[in-house]
Amino acid sequence: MEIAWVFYEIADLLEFKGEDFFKIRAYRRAARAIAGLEQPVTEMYASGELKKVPGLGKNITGKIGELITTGECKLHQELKEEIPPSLLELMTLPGLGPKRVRLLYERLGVSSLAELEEAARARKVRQLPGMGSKTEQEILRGIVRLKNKVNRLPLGAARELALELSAYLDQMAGVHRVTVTGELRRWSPLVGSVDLLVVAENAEEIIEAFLIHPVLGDILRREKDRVQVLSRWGVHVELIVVPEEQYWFALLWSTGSPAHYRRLQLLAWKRGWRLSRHGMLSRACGKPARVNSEHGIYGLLGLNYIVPELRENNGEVGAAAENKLPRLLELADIRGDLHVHTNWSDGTGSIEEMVRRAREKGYSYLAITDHSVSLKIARGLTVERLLQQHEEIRRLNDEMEDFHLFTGVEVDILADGRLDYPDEVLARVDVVIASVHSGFKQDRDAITRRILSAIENEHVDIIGHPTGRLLGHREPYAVDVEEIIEAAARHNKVLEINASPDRLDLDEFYVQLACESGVRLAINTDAHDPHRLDEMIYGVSVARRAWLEPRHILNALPLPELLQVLGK
DNA sequence: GCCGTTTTCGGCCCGACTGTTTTCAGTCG
Repeated sequence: MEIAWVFYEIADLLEFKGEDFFKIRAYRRAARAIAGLEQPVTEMYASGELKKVPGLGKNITGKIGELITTGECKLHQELKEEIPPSLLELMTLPGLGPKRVRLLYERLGVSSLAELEEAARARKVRQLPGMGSKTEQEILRGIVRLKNKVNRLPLGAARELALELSAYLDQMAGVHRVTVTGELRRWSPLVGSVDLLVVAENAEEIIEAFLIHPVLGDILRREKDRVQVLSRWGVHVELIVVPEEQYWFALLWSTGSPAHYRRLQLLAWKRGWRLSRHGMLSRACGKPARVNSEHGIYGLLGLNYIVPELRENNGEVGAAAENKLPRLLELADIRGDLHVHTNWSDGTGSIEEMVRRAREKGYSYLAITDHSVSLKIARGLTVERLLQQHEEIRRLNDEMEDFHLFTGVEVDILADGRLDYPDEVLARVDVVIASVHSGFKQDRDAITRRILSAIENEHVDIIGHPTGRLLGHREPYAVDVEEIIEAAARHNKVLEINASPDRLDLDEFYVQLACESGVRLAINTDAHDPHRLDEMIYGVSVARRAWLEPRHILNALPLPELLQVLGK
């Protein structure tokens, strides 16, 4: 992961320098290829297999070797010396790319967000060629947005941070058990605090050793058995250290949500207990309750066990008391993936590689849904290429007895609401996903009408990533989701839960609304390489947080029933 | 930078939008 990141940064730095477009793209492709590798990059380098990976040529393989053996790469070092890395942050602001950041740097000496803000407020930006008052305002708005983003990380990134920290804790002497709790255990889509619970006797020593970790910074709060720190990414990290006998109570408390926990405390009180993170004591005699699982605590409170994803005080406590919790969807219920890309368009894996991974996961079907012709940047398929791909898919399908490969397409909903292929082409495709990839700034009416017309097309099966949000990066487009849900219900269309941890789109609120309106949902990874088929778990977590059961999910259906629903 | 049954050079990457212009550069997906 770290190595891929070096190449991403090289690409950004080269872009800033105004280097050749194709060279920059080659570095980005290489970074993506490395991030998507099946095996650790060091192993593949050692075995010489790395050269076979498309996108990794002689030059970049050499640099990977350099990084593995020396931990550094000369080009990367040189670029960082030449260009202040803080400039890269400026390029994340909307409306600012390499050219303009360079201009700001050279003409105004701006190299950080604070300096840029100062220059914009002093109305110096509008004096530069090609920039006016609107650009200046846009920059200021972007800076405000960035400041307001109160340091929450998308679930996927937060999980990586938690894994790194828990591995670090795990190898410490005296640590018996490490558990990731809090928002991560509840699978919140955006995480403000990474919470870790450790069982050990020597709390203060553990905390001392923990604080040395390089991603941790300022201490926000410190107690004997507990510390809260700021991480390098601005997200909070909290560590609690407890003795073995307090573990289950600390786990319950630390997992939250705070509102759910308060409900439990109230219930405990009514039943004669006093519940805290240290334990549960009888109010009558002070005797502590003994449990050996969270189930035990819920049991003592007269409740069915409530999984972390439901602990948001949305009626789960009442349902648990009345034995009415849903039989929640589980990852194992998923039988296939209906939205993936291959190297026919902008994916990196071949159809065969995607199939192999899907079969390894125990799936019984997969739909290949590459981009349509208008999405040039993603090498969208012409009708000819699409039909060629269909032949390839049929050929592969004939070779497999216990697995079904669907033809498919992710067809663009064009700016005027038309679809990117004529109806007679769509009619020949098994799984048609319609998605918006352009005109994000259209007003609510226009963009809603566009999606509605896609829903009304008889050949469309699924609406892909219905709101277009990128967690922490891009707001949803202005679409009226309620109207989309109603239309989907009327026309018997499926809405997607895009499982990519960068998207998680639809979000859990609308998923619940869709479900209650009788709309079926499909959980798809939108994987662009075989590796990312593994991200299904994130989509499943959205469905679980929305109380969904297997029967609500299109790709939890066995193949014969799915074929029936798709009218095949 | 990478790639190759058009193979060691010359392709690979495109159109819309915006704000700034007076004919277009820069950004974005």
